[in-house]
Amino acid sequence: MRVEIQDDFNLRKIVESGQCFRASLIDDDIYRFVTGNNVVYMKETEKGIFSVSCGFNEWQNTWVKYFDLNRNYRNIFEKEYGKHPFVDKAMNAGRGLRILWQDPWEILVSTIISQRKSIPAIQKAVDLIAKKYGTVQKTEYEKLNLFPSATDLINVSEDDMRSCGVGYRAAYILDAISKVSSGEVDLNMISQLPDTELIQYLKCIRGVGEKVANCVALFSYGRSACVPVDVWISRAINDDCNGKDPFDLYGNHAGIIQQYIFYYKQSRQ
DNA sequence: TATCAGGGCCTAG
DNA sequence: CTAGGCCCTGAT
Repeated sequence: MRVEIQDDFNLRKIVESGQCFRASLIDDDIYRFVTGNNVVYMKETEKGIFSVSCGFNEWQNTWVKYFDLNRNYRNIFEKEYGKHPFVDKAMNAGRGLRILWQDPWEILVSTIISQRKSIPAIQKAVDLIAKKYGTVQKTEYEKLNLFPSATDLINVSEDDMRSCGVGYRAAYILDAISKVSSGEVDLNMISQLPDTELIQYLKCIRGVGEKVANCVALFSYGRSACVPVDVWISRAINDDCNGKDPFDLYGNHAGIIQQYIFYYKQSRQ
């Protein structure tokens, strides 16, 4: 199917933005995204025109929300540009990336894994979990594994989890599996909570602190005011903003600005 | 081969 | 509030 997107939207930057660990460049400018039971392949055939592998209904029901297409990033860019010289540079560099609405369970596990790990190492661990415990899905391009649900993982031992390369985080993941599969933690219900309560709630899971909780809020619940502060962002604050946190300037768009800065700092490595 | 840092968090003091 | 430890991987 052919889709027109009249907004800032750059497939490569989205995949490289570090918020999704299982999206990737497949071949010849074709990018793959996975969420829940859905897989899509996209290619920009001309400016703003995309060929997508799914039909109209799946696009409307799944991917429009996933890519945050109900939010106009061009307007956000114009509103927020010009407030801070360094942030302006980051915005220009990152223009086209989007904050994705990813599966909360997958993002919860992925961000627990992410602590003290490099992005390639995170991708590898997440892939291993999917390969070992996720159901296989055949597509026109490849065979890939969906990410297993908490219930799928209920009998996994700590050693088995460690063998996926997650190290000491295995115990944290087992705690998340237990709390989510039992219903003690309800990832659907919390979409109703305000930002601060949502973050507080998630922190009852072992291995979930301020940064991980903010990642989940931003990357799977669309909480664009939430700012995960990692080593890259604190470096940006210290090295590029004279030690002064710039995020107060951006209110409900602070999380989007954070992502522009993260992308900018990473791309200059 | 050895060293270091990586999208932090937990625990002790 | 701060310091140390943590399990493993990818990069040099």
